[in-house]
Amino acid sequence: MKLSEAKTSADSSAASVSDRKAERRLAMIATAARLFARDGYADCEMESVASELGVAKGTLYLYFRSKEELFCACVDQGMRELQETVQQAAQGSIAPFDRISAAIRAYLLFFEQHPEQAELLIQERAFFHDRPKPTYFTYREASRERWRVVWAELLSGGSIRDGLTVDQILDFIGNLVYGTMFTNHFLGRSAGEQHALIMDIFYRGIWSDAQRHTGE
Amino acid sequence: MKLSEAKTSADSSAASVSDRKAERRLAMIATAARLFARDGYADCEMESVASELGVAKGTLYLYFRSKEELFCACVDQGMRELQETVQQAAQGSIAPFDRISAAIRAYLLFFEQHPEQAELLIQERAFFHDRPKPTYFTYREASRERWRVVWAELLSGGSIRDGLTVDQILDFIGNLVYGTMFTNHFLGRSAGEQHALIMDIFYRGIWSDAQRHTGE
DNA sequence: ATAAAATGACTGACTGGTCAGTCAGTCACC
DNA sequence: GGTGACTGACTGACCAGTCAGTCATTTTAT
Repeated sequence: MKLSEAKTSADSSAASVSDRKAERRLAMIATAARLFARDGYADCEMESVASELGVAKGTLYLYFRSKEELFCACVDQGMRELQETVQQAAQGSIAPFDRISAAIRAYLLFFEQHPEQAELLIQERAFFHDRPKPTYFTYREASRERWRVVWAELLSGGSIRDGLTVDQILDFIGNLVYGTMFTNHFLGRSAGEQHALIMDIFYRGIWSDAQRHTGE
Repeated sequence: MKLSEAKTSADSSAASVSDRKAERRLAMIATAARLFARDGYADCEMESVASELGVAKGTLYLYFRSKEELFCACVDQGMRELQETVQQAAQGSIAPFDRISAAIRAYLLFFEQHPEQAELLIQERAFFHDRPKPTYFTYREASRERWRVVWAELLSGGSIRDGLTVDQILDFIGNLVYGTMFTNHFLGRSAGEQHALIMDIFYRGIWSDAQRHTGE
């Protein structure tokens, strides 16, 4: 849908001016995210984004100060959607292990359905690597607090073996899904079957019972 | 060391012309890798690389066709060194589990000691993402064959529990160390203590014995 | 009801700075 | 005086960001 049409249709509704602006902003972000991911930050011209939207380049600068700001808005929007998706998936279950499993599944599926978001995370680091911390990790740490209580419950309930701390577990699973997500993205793999395997090894390890007794 | 000095010292030895060329090529790659990682591919000017080496820009073009080729040489050289480092670490042990543990430790330490290599992997994807597959994954798949036999041995020896295939295990551990490496890199974490934890959860899982019996 | 004026969203040709890559020229050494 | 490694000023392409101008819509005046 062209922005110009969006404007016309919005006119007929009772949407306020600021609503319409926010709506257009989102449309710009969605298109820009796709093109940034497809062409890369450097090769994606503002002119292209504008023409894809059916507006002139100057219009983009009425909504975003600079190319960089537009890009950051794309990353931020993507991470917010990821967070929401994962949180909603987790809320579908009560049992802690089910919540965890659902969240990880939702995480992997999100990037499978929005591969451009994986690409944007790479682009961000590549072009703005003077920043203290990638946006992804800011969001990861924010959600950490929420998950800490879930794991603490499992730990105190005796479901987790001795010698492991909540932070160690959070680091492990965080790194695992992060690596899995990127590998899936680069090699075009699907997250579906993988998910069960990941949880299986994460919960039970790879050792046989015989090896467990020799190993410790 | 300036290239010009390298040349003089090489002259006094019995090094052939092609040896000297290869040596200078490596010096260029080392410097370029550092600057590409520090400034990013786009912001790293050929002029800077040249002046850091104490040569003129034109000289770089006597050794590399283009900026892109120089960059690729950096990535390739880095991956070759990674492979060699990991392989050598693995050769220090005989027992399969020890070899695996040593290899993973060496892998994480390599990127800790050569953070520019992690950065180059990101830059590669960001700037040349039309390529079919990142160099990293080409090397990862090449080394996969070597590790497959190690795991097959463990599997047939009864050390691994039923229901897991070699490929599943290779994927899991590959994704885990990949994610851990990048997280360490971005958050400035050290691989030392982590290594033991990773292997522990990978081998034994997080479940307590009580949970293992309920869960299956 | 009609015209005139004000508004502000949108446009797109243009500018200024950037930098990869070139090549005619230099120079050290044989 | 021949060779070839090295130089660095120069060029041409590129593109983010600008801003004077256009036009549709709303407001005010008559």
